Amino acid sequence: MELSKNFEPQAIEQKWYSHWMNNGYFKSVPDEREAYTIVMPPPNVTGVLHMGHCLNNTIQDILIRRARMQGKNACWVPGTDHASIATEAKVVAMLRERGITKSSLSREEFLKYAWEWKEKYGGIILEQLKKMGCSLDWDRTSFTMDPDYYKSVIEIFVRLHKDGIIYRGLRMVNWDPASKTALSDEEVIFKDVDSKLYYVTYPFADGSEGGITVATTRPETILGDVAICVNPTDERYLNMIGKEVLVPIIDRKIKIIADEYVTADFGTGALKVTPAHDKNDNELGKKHNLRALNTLDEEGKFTLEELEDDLINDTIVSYAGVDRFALRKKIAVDIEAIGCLQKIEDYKSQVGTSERTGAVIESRLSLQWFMDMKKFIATNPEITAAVAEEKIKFHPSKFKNTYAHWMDNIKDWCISRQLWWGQQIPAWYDGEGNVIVAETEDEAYKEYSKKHGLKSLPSGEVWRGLFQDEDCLDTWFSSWLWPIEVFKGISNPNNDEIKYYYPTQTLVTAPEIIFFWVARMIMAGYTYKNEMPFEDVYFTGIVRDKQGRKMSKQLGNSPDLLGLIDQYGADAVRFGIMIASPAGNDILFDEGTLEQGRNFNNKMWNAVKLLKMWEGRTTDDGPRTTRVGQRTTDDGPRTTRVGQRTTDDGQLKTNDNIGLWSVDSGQWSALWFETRLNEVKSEVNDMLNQFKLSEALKVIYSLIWDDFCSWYLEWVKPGFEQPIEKVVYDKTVEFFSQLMELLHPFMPFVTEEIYHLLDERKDDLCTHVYAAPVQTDEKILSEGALLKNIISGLRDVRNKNQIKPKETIKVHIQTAEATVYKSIESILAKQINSAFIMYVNDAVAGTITTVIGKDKFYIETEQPLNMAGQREDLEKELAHLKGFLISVEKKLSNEKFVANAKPEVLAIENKKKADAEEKIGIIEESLRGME
RNA sequence: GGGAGUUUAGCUCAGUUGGUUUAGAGCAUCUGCCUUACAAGCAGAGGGUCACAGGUUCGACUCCUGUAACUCCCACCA
Repeated sequence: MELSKNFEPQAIEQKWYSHWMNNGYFKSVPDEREAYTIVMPPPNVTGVLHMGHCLNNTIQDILIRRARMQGKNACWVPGTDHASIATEAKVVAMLRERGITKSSLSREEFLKYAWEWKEKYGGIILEQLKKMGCSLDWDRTSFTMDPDYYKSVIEIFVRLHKDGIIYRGLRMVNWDPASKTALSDEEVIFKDVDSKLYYVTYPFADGSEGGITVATTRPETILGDVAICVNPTDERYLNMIGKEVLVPIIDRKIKIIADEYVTADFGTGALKVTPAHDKNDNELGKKHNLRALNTLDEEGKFTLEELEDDLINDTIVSYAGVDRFALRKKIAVDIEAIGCLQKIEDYKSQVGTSERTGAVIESRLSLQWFMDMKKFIATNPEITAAVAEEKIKFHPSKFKNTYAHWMDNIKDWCISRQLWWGQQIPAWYDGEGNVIVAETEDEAYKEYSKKHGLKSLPSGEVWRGLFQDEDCLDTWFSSWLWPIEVFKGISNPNNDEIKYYYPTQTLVTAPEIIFFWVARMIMAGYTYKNEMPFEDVYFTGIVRDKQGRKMSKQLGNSPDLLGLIDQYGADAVRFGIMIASPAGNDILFDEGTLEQGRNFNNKMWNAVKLLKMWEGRTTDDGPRTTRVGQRTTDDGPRTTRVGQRTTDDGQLKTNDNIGLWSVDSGQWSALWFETRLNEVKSEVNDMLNQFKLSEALKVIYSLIWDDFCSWYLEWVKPGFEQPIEKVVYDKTVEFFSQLMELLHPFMPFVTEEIYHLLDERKDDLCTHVYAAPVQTDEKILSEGALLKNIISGLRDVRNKNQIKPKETIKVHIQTAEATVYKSIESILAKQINSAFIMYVNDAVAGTITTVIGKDKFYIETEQPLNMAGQREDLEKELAHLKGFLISVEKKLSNEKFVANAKPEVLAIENKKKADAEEKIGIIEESLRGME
């Protein structure tokens, strides 16, 4: 088979994904194996795949694929979230484009459009995940508005209402004028804005000279002012308390009151009180029995509805329907015209904005449904304890403080939304102030008749006058049941699936939704399953661009993911995003890492090509005897003749007798790599257990590129058109396969492809189960390290002396322990293109001298010798060693150190000293020899 | 305003309870190579007072205190 020059991902990605799907590898059903379950954080149905999803789902896929290969029953559940605000906004926008307004539609008509929209666009993001290779059990795809799911949400609402945890009340809520709905506190994002502080004077009502001046950032609300408040100890205003002033423009008489709440130092020390439009003012209003006078409608436009007729004048009429921000400017102009505006100052303040629409939030008095969170979490102390005691482990653990802090300061949760897309609140009203909460309309009537008696109509027909609450529930009030209800744990309690899969193992999500979602799932888990929803929570970072800016649509710095997959391949994208993604840190996305991933694919691809070249040329010959390292005479120079022989004309000829040494060195190399592979396997295993995915990938990358390709393959590589020993070839295929196993969770496509190219297979890598680790002798690792060290050192010498790669050198080693070189000398000779390795007892004249470790190397070359350069290098090394020796000696001459340090530390220091002294001696000797 | 975190090579990060050679990796940079798997490559090299100032200790990148810078979370002083 002819392999392409470079790895071409597009064709094989499609091929393998279909193959995996057709074989049902991603499907999970309960069995006797240990379960490893992840429920995917359901993306919004409106969503398209972005870098955040890419990171998040790659991590989950790595964990799931690894678990599958560990022989666990891996189950990864996909799904989408109905995302009420976001989706409803999209549907409204879509309708607007078609010239339809939401208000012209009935609820049923609107929902029909919404479902159509969902069917059309809702699955896009899931399809995109397939392109990334995500091994999700698609048969389990769930949606937060599936019929059973819907019912479960309603059931939970009713239960919580019964328990007195859900209540309805008139409260100040966060109002989003853009989507015309209330929001929970968590959905409000505070942003720093440059605003103005307006100093407005309210003249005394009795006509006396002057008035009282307040500072406000929101002059548009002054028409709703019902009092002015000062601090009772503020001497400036003591004599004014109780007096009346006139609200500018509207001339309403309001009182100056006093309350500790007001800070004398801020602004003018006088505060205008607008209970309908500010949370604190509202508290103040309640305390002082002030009425809340609403002057803004649900869209944030001025309304005269609650004003008394006698206060309405032409100016005020002209405000009707004016947007709050336009009104702010208008009123500023108008109060200046009547001389009530003292000055305007620049001011930085924080304003709340809607997480979804970005609109500035209004505080608005409104009748909503709430959940009493303090009461709720008090029912199960595990909710807070599990995280604190790390029964549920957060990665990184710092987030457990965030969690604890939020729990300590938890506030009531506003769960009703003035939207249609979502679970409709199961509350029915009779129009006379009676409310019935029940799971269905029929239930509601039953309950109603029990409580209030059955109403009958004069006509004798049954009374059907209850109407259901128009609002729907906060999306998070459904998603908090996700890990339970995807297994029907609410709608069909104690079924086999929920018993098997719950609690799930790992949740991978963004820290931004720790309160929205993570915390609430923990609450729901302990409340409805009496058990944690997951064991580990891995918080991903935020994907930022190279300049560290968060990726966003507005900035346009979010790359097109599918385009990237087309360009680099899914494996390369996965590699790129993971390699730069240390646990819990933000990731700076740089296309360069994708390129690195692509190059990595190529590297492996080319290694396959190399093996394919060897495949047809293996030799079955048993190990041959070699003459490696053998002594020629008893006391003469010990010579090893490696991979060459003398030609007739006496010149050394390389490479025509490679087989002579490749036997031994090949097997030694295989033993070395096997040991190294085992070492890395256990390292990777430890890292993955600690969720250090990025580090694990780095280690695997280096194992494949450096140890396998750069070292091992070069060591076992036969000479040009020479055969490779069968044993070594088979070992090499085996190693390569195991490397693919190790890498597969990270880069599933290329590894599966290579796995099959390497050998005839009965299985697929996707479901291949890792073998148990093998015990290996680690002594060989130090031999390998020594070999690498010397190869690099001598290559450096070649480089520095400008010896051409093709020029053969001759190496003489002066060492006290020639035996340590026995197993590596033939490889060494080949890797540095040396005609032979000889052992000598004395310096060899006319050679380049270098010292590596404690041994001296004399390199014979045809190049003219650069003595000055060599001296310089040796002297530099000598200076370094001497400096080092001084620091060690200083330590050892310190009596306190000798007295206090642990014996093993002392021994190490003594060895360092001896080593350094020995090396210094060797280098000094070499330097003398060069004179 | 409260809390948490970060600060190690040009960039992104490792550095496990203080002591294995006066700090490691990848990327980037530089030098030399179109060597027969791979120039999307090979070989090699350079580069850091571990943010700053103190302290504890025989010994500090590592522990403590303070300072500075940056980041995040929480909190609606109008």
